[in-house]
Amino acid sequence: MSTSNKLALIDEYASIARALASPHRMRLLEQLAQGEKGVDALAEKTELSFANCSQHLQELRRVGLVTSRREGKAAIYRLTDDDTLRLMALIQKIARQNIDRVDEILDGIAGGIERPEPVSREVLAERLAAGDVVVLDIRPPEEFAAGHIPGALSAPLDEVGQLAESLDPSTPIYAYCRGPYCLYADRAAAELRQRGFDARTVEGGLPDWRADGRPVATDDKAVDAVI
Amino acid sequence: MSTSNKLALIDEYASIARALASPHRMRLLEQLAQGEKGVDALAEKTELSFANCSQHLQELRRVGLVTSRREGKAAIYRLTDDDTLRLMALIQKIARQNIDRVDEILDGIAGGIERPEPVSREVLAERLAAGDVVVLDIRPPEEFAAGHIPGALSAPLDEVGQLAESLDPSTPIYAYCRGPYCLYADRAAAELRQRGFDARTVEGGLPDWRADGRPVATDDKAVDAVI
DNA sequence: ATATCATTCAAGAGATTTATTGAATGATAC
DNA sequence: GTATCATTCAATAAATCTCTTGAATGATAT
Repeated sequence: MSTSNKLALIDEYASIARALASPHRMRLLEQLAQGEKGVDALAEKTELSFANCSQHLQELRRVGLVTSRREGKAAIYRLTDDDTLRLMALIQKIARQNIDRVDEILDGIAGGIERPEPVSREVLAERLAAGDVVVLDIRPPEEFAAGHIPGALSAPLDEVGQLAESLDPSTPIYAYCRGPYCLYADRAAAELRQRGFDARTVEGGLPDWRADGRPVATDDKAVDAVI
Repeated sequence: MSTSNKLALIDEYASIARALASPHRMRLLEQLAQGEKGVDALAEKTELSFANCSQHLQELRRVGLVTSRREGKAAIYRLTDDDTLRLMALIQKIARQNIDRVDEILDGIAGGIERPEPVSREVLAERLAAGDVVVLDIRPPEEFAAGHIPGALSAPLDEVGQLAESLDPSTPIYAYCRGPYCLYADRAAAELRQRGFDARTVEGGLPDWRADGRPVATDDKAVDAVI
């Protein structure tokens, strides 16, 4: 009785892990960490067939990692709450600490140049307040427009080089993007370091910043203020 | 290049989730959360064949959730660090919040009687210091001997009824066991409530208490002091 | 009502994971 | 060295998961 209940309980716990145990579903969660999206947008971003994408989303919903609502014809999916985000971040942290291959990949992306430790969001907030640092948002412009760290400049990856020419090499640069899964900030920081800047990444991404309860700007007023 | 690296990275993250995505491996982790153990002890506890148990443990080791060392002929496995514990706790929390079936099972175990909210470990520590509460450790005596909350009484599940006769019904009782997976404390508290005691469970179990950095007694001196 | 669009459902072939078996390794004792 | 014990490795059949296909649903527009 107690034993069978216990086993049933553990089955349910394992089912949550199983939902995460597919690269496709991980990518879907990564996308949803940027904000809610419809099935068609997710299918396109992840290059999954429509039906397959829908099935993966249902699996995630079945274990409560995401929820969905109808909006006209469209089904809009979103992460259930910050716990889903915390779960992803914890898995990613364990991977960096314990799987050599993960650290190798992250080193490889840094292009052989020394990769400084990411800056904590707390330090970022302090230096932003002090105004002695430039913060770059490396995500696509649409995502920047939908929400960004107040005071950050929009710097899509393919425009970082150009933007660098207008920056002062003596001012430190902190780059962030979507979060632990997203490598935009890593690549941007590596490129900037190669050009002689003191560039670092920020721990986590905008979703983590949000999860901290920190302010988010939703248009480009803040950018004007900084420029 | 960046894309393929990103996919490789996500594959690794998913591999950690895949390692957790089996009830057998979950049970192994639950056992290891009580302390390090050899392969034979784990095989016996989980009723897995020896070779199968070894293979599951290797899978967990491959992704860094557990580590092992040799001690003579024996291979001793242990959780790599507290992050593994945090991962299990987070999954379990998400399951309770989002999967109805999980809450149903926990309610069922309570035997139809109202199930009060678990007491936080912080509150437990305060009331222990104040001395106005009885704390019961519902795990097997060997596990109690290997480490317990200072001041707790050893009360294996099948002895709780007997012990209850010597307790004062006006003093609240807090019961704990191995942690979120373990139902001993839930059952003990339910039985005590049926006998008219004000009995509650403690959030998490001994591993969580340890992870908090709180003191752990390793023999029964503390029990003598309380009795 | 019918048409259309976005999404979900259902069934089956293909790929992956799992448990079992028996052999191989590694460490200790003699 | 050989014997013994605990563990790991390797190969296979069975179970499970995954993707594709095509049909079914649900919501809106006409």
